[in-house]
Amino acid sequence: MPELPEVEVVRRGLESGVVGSRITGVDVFEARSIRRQVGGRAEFVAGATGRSVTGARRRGKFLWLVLDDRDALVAHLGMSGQILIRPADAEPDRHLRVVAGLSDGRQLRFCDQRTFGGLFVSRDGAKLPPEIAHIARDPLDPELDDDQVVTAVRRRRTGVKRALLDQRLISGIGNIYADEALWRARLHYARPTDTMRRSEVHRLLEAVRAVMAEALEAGGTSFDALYVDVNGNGGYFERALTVYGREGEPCPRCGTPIRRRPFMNRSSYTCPRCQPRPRRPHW
DNA sequence: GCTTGCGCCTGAATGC
DNA sequence: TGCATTCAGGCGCAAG
Repeated sequence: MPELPEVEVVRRGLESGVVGSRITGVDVFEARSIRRQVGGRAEFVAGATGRSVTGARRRGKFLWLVLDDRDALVAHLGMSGQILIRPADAEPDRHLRVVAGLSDGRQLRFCDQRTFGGLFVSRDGAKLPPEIAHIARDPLDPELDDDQVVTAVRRRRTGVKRALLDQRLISGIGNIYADEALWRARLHYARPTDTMRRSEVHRLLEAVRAVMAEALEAGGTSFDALYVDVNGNGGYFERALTVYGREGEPCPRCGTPIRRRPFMNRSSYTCPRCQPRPRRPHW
């Protein structure tokens, strides 16, 4: 499941791999993969064909190729998306949804098993596509204002994990990294945000950054074949995950068995001792 | 305006 | 063995 570090790995691969290339043609094999395109398939094909790639940018889990310094080919990997750079005569990939031919004979291939991800062309979206302007800056963005995030989080009337997952407050944090960061900061996921001290929220942001920096160093998290870089190689961070997916295993800090609890139709993993439940939890 | 819950989707794992 | 069910979760949108 690609989260922010994985998306950044893909962005870097695109930056070194396709900036300077021209898109010579586009084939869409699955309409759902371009469902966010205003104007549909015709607009998508017309918007991407013949354009030169002049940059590769990212905000949170959205990434985009800059087209002729003006427009943007925006991608979201969703749950299972991959962007691969392949020779045109390479074996067909599974779940291939969209192909862009490049001027040097290679192809950009968008593969996506569950089709939660997708592509669209954004007019005048080079700097920040207007369709994703509501997505907040992410923890790896040097322009993220921590003080502002801390204020916004504490103003919320919700639980701290819900706040972490809200892409309008801070982006790029998914279920896995939320659990890892909360464990590091010794915070329970149901801690009401309006009872948190500023220092606690700052500590949490630092924990988020630390987890993501380590993941990035390892090349992104991979639990199965669903996440790969642009060359199709998986990451190796899964060995470093401390609590996520480790129900019943001892907490590395205190030895107490890690607990799994249902949360927002998914799961939260916590150490019941290091992350005690607040007196008045906000689920 | 803010917060919450649902539906989208496939395939691996699990249950009977 | 084979079929049915469960689970994974980011995002946009509707409802409260």
